[in-house]
Amino acid sequence: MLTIGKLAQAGGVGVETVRFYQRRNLLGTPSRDGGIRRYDTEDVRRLLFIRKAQQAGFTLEEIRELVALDSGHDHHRAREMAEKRMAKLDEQIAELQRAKQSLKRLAAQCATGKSKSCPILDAFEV
Amino acid sequence: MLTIGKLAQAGGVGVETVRFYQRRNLLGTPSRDGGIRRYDTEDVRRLLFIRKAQQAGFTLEEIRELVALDSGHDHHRAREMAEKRMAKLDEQIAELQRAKQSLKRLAAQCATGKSKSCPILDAFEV
DNA sequence: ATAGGTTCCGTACCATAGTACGGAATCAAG
DNA sequence: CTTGATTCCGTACTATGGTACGGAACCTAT
Repeated sequence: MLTIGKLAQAGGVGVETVRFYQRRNLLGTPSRDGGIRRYDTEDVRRLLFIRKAQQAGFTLEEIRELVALDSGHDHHRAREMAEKRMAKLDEQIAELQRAKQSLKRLAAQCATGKSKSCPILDAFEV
Repeated sequence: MLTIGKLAQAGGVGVETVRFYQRRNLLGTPSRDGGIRRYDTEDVRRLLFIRKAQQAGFTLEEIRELVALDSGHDHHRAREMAEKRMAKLDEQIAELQRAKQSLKRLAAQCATGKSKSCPILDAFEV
């Protein structure tokens, strides 16, 4: 059984962040053992899930829904959300790759340090 | 010569966004022609640059610096910024691709709609 | 010349995802 | 048993990137 400080540490976040997630109903607030609330490995699992889901681009609100779905029946909905997000990720990846090509041009244009003109504003033009 | 409304339209943003960029010194505020400020194609070019640079992941503050560098001598700095951003983009792309793999697992786990257990929280585990 | 649409400007507000603060209670170590 | 760290809780503040509001001035078409 962990204190909030240990839980936060296990999840790689700050204590305030854990509290914040509790307020957003991403994590529950266990009942108190005397004065201090105690957390278990399930809470750590959730916290790690939140971090990973964020990396996948879900908002905290979406993550709240996913967490709720985990203990419910509507896994169809979870699958739907995953597929939507995957499509979005594909878009984002493609966009970042396009952005990178443009930056290559920007870097190339500015490569010769002493060239008088180096139209940075043109770097993103087609 | 364009009014702010036409400029915004040309840049695919709202009028308020143009004003916001002016406040952040991403765009200048031209002197008034009577009561109304007039913009030119250079302003459109800048506005489009801002949008593209955002897609490349630059913050507005970084974009402000890039815009300033465009008319200055320090193109070395612009190149540096571009290279930093490219490296960051590579990281982000890799991360999104990892996220996608995890989502694939999530979707697969939830594929059979009526399975009783479908541990969404496990989807991101190694 | 008057109605309706724009522009101007300051200020206020929004969402997202936290981060900080302050005082009281509680816990752990010497 | 006192000192120092941690927890608890509410509230406030931060950064980023906008979006909205309200009244006055201005511009355009009928």
